[in-house]
Amino acid sequence: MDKVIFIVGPTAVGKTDVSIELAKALNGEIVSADSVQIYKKLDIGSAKPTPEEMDGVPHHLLDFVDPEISFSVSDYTHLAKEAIREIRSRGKTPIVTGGTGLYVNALLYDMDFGKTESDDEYRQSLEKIAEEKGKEALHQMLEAIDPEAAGKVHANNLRRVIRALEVNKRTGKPMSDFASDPIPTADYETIIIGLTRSRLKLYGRINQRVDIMFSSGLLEEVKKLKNDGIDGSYQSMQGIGYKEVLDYLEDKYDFDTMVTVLKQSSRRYAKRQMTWFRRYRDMEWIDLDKFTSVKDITEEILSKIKK
RNA sequence: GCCCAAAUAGCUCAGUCGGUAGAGCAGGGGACUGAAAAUCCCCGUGUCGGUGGUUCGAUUCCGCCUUUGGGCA
Repeated sequence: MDKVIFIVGPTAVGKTDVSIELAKALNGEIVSADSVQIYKKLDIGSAKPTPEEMDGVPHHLLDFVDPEISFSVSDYTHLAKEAIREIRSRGKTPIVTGGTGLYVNALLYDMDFGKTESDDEYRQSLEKIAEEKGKEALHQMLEAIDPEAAGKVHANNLRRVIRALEVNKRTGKPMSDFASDPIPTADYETIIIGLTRSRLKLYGRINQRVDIMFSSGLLEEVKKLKNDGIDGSYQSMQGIGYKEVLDYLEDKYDFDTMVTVLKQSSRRYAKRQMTWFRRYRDMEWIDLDKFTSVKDITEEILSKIKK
């Protein structure tokens, strides 16, 4: 198989099992596309596959960043493309698996991130302006220098407005110069498999998985991170499961409420992921509700790949 | 068995001095280029419990029935 295979889908749909089984069948290696599983020590809450689950299949871009480090799509793109190149050079098949849409996009398309690193100081100064003069004021600043970007971003979306201003400051060019229509990458051919299930089934799996996370020690995992000084101000702690447990540890609500909120956050995340993936034109969707075993699903994927 | 109250969106409830109804939550849809598990935008028709009556017209008033809650035996 000389194409790069993508296995995408919402959280808890069953990507891990399927991708590992597929990797075995194709003599492939997995490239994770998950913005939280990149972090070390965030194991249970991120639903990172265990060594037993990996069953000897090599995984890349997983469990390699310290929790106090900020990590960006750009970082991811460079490392993941390098991993793909390296896997292919050994004659193996890269299987990109994950639910982080932007990361998947970065490997599917040649995206120009403009070589503009984040500028925390500038971001903070802009946040201050927004606080004092309102979000509209910031949006108007953007309108003045990059009307096209301003037209695309809602004034309430502070984060995006700030980023657009930041790009402009660092490069002297408007954001809209970089954010052109994405073109499929020239580095390799791709085949995209989307895993899905009925909402009811998916939500049932999500709720169940959260319960399992707690019985597996999620509370202890977060407590340990907190004791190591990793609090809510870190990017890694913004992951679903981490921020909620952190709030609970700070007595923002009781345990049961926290679990309810956490399940809900996960469900909403899954919904957003579906929105993202639905827009891929040449996606082969597979409804996992129709299969009873991972073996059958793998067979189905193999038959689609051969076509 | 008798008395009282309630019955309206998936849930909790508001409301209509009679002209077929609206909040919160849940849920749904969408956007997405260096924080993306982030950030942001949009979306409320439902036999107003059933059935008769009064009325031009009933979810609204009246009777009966059903269910639920409370009280008295």
